[in-house]
Amino acid sequence: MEFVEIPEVVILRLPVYVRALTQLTDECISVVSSQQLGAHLQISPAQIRKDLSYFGRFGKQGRGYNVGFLLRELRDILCLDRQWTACLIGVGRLGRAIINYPGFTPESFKIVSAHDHDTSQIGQMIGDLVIQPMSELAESILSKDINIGIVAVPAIHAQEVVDCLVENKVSGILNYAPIVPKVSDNIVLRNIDPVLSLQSMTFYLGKRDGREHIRRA
Amino acid sequence: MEFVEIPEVVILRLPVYVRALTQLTDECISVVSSQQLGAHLQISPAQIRKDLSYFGRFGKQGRGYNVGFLLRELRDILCLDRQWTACLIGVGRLGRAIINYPGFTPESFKIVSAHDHDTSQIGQMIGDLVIQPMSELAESILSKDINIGIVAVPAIHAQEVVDCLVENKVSGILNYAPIVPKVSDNIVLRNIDPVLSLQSMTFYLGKRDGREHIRRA
DNA sequence: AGCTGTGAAACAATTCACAGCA
DNA sequence: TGCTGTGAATTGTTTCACAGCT
Repeated sequence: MEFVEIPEVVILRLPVYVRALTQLTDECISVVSSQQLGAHLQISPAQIRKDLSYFGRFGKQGRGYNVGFLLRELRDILCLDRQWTACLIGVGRLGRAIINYPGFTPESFKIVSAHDHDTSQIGQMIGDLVIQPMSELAESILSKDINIGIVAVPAIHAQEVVDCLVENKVSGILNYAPIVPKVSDNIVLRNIDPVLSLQSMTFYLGKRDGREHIRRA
Repeated sequence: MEFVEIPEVVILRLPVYVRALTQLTDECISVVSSQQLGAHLQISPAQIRKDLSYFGRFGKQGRGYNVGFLLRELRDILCLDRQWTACLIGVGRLGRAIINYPGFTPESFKIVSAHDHDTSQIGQMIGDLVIQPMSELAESILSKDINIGIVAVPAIHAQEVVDCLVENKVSGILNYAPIVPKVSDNIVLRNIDPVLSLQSMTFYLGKRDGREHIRRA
């Protein structure tokens, strides 16, 4: 009897399961096997069963998993049953797209405060938020009990904004700036970087004959 | 003497190295050790050396790596010295933000065609592109020699758009829709999904006392 | 019969540690 | 001395295969 850390790769897959199960719920499918779920997500059934087994025994032998029950359990594990609050830093084009993105709110995340360094934008509305100066960030985080900072400023300012968020005690940061910011290890950091995705893609696109992906050892 | 496939994780790290080396170039630093580079990126020096060793011997013992040389080599490996062309499908708020994002063009990617299903938008300009109907997608891909499709349509339409791109022979797809699309395995797919990032983040945020991350085995 | 849950086996990635070169 | 490049060791992840439940 010993303690086992849950691998981060497993945690990264749970939201994918949540999404698939939500879709199955919408389709009024109430039971699913690891086989079926795996076929849907292109993940092996064994991996799904192993992933879930880190958290408990959610299935029934011979039947599979009850979709609604498993969905509730996973949402609970991921703490998706509460509303998480976020502040957005940077209201340029990217920031405006983020704030208007309709996908966050139904998924437990709400942007409740928007800030920018640029004083000429202060006071403007975007969506139902007033753009506030950086000097009010600390106050916003405190008074609105903000958990997550979303960084949408140019690369040059990203590290200082991240530092500022950390000082003001957000717990997680979603960073859209094209840098890998340094954060203390009690902060959960996620980076969104389409350019990195494209630049790794082209390795495979450029070498279509299938021989350059191997090397002589 | 045998052949070794290069692991995908290695390929995913190369663009990160490219970015760091580009920054060092801007700072007029001409030599860097795996130690220094690793400290900058929070990656172990051994991993950097191992990654690079899949492709050749770029360093000098006792000195380190020549920044300019290594950068050129990596850009060459990733095929970043050509201009890649992309078409954008979906010109809603997200699509507009993507098309106006200034980070793609300097990094070898150019959006040269924008399409939407919504006929009321056809003919409008965004940036320097005219919004075209889906019916002209095939023609655009062919005439503009488009390599990459960028999907920014609602989840419900994403799979059909992806299928359409695949039929018209793009080689890579950058998908912003919140689904895991099915593609044939000769297509390189990258997904951008901030909601999944946030939903895995909250696992760690919700369980701050540090004991729930372990289970009894 | 059909499917889960899970140790054990297989495979993959990372780190170690050191020979060898500048 | 300082650093690379790389086999070997270690650590992490996925798959296998089957006991056991429904």
